[in-house]
Amino acid sequence: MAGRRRQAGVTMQDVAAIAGVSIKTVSNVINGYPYIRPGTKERVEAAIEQLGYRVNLSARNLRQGRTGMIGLAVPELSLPYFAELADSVIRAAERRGVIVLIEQTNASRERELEVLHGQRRHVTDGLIFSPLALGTEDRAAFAVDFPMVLLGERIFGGPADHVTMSNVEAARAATRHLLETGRRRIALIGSHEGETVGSAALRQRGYEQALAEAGLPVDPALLGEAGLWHRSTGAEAMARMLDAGTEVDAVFGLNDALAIGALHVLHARGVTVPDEVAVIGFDDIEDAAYASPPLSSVAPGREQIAQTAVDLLLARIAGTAPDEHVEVITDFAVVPRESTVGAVRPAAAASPVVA
Amino acid sequence: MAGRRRQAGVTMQDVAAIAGVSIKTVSNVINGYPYIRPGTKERVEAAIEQLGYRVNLSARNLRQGRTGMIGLAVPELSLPYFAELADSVIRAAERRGVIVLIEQTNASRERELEVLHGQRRHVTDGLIFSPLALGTEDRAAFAVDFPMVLLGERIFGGPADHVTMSNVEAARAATRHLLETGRRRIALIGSHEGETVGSAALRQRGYEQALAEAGLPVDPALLGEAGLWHRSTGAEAMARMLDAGTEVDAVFGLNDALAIGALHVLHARGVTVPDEVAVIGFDDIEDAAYASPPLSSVAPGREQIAQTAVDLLLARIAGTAPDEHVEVITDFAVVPRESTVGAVRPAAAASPVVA
DNA sequence: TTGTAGGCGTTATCAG
DNA sequence: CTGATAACGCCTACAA
Repeated sequence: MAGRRRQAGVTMQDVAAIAGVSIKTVSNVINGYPYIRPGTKERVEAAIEQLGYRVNLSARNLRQGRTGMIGLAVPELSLPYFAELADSVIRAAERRGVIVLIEQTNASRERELEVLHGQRRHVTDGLIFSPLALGTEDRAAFAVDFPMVLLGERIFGGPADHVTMSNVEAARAATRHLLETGRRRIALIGSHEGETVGSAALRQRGYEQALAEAGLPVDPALLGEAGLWHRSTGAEAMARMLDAGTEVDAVFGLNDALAIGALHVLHARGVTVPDEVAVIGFDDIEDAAYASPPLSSVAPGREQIAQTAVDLLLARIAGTAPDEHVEVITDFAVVPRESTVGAVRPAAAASPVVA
Repeated sequence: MAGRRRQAGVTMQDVAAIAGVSIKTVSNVINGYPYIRPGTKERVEAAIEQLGYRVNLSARNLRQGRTGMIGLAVPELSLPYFAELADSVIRAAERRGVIVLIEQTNASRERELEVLHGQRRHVTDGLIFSPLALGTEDRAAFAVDFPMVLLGERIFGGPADHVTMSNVEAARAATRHLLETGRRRIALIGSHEGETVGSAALRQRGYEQALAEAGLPVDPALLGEAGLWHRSTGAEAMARMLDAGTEVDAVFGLNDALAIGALHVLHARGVTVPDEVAVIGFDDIEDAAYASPPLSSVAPGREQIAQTAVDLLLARIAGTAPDEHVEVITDFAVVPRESTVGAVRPAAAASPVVA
């Protein structure tokens, strides 16, 4: 415990002096340079321990031109999906010895552009970016000169690396699941009219494909607009649809928050789920399993997305990634719960998905 | 758009050369030094714009001995309360021009100690720490020689700055709320047997005080243990209590996740809420308003906690905080919703709490 | 196997 | 008001 209090201000010089070696040798020890005489190494390590020395990362970064940190830009952490994603990314980065710095864009165009070109960019070696407000019309803005990996298909075929699951196929699978339980009037909550490349558009495309396969038309009355995918907007869209007297026997929420909002309204109006209306969401956030009734959903393989994105970004930073831009498609799975298939068991715990 | 591509590598030297001034003048402009001739300032700003220059933070930090970043250590972002807290802290820090670096401790003792003494500590100027696993027995570990603000009362009267709401009073208010609706058999979900200073102990104390005021005894059968405050553990505790045949007419979940887990079990067993059993949680996370039925809760003033903690930490870093350790108690409010007071209105949106 | 010199981009000091 | 110059702490040559 002796001299270990004040590590602030302890420099390699001090360590070198105590150990009776040069500063370079200390540096070598710290960086794991192999050719050091064991005795020397020991003395250096003892000195480091004694002084409580830590490398000054600012200095190292300045010298090396790297920071050892990567950025993660998401709309907001209050949205459970992004909180869980951030959790996974932080863990994945940690496994690679890298620190994550989170930025919230609030899904605002301005903030998202700032993330790409602003000041903060310089604190990190690269960026994992889940854009929401920016679209194909902003393609040019994504042509950045630093390592970046995009999450989601918002900028389809854009000028950057991509990690995403297949929104179209996953949405088709979810819709099929509803069709298989005999539903025919399936509402879509969260559509973005006029959009062509965002998650909303892609998921809606999957929905339409599944309907087409079943020989069903797409009824515009069943498309519930919701700009932001929050619980509140899901509730509002659902309410509007019911108020309009639209006949509905199932709901596909384009994410779980929307679906939970819809559930909430159904519940408030005395509509039974899944007897009268079945509900499925998307993202499989933890909430889903604890909704009443437990919400069926589509699990996007969060862990896989996170680790893949981190590794791809680090490869890009290290310069070991392929020259052309990479697009990785990850797996997904439909997770049926009571909201579509009815009570399966009277268990206390909600589902096998929760750890 | 001309020369704005390659900002990497643009230095003050370059800006100074273009603007025809010395490097120091550029520095002055950037740092808002007041005594600069307007013409000079303009030329410098034009050069900065033209080259797309950004200060190199590593260099600045090295020079200034600061990093411009603060750490935020929480158990995990998957827990909605901490995700929302992180959201608020990031925003609060942003308002002060500071970057936040999040660390997840997984509520493990080892990880929490690492946060206090590990390598990463040196990337930040200070730490906002919400400990869970460490208790009074670890008091010594909290005697750190860097700026730190603790959230929550876990280390009561410990050797560090504190920001917290009054757990005891808030819990008492929540319990009173249940008593006022005529409940008498109030289950407590999330208790930690033997604990004396943690959130569990404090909130339980408030519960006991409220019961005492109402002339009611504390029935051990109504105390539901739950180590981790997750939805799943809340569900399990509730299920155990019901399985044991304990008579219950209300539930106080020590946080919302526990309460939501309990709701889930009640729902699965056909117990009506709030008719047969009223339920209230704690934290007022966004989920609460969208539970079925909407969950009453205690709002801890998250924004206030976040901003206060950030400001206190920055004051500590700047050396402007008082010598002795500060303890700030923030406000709280009971938010009644359907889970305790029954259906109030058939609205689509769930509550005024959601933005 | 270890030491020496130099510079990464900023800001602070001190002249001018 | 502005300019030269010296650190900040580290790492990469290059020498020894």
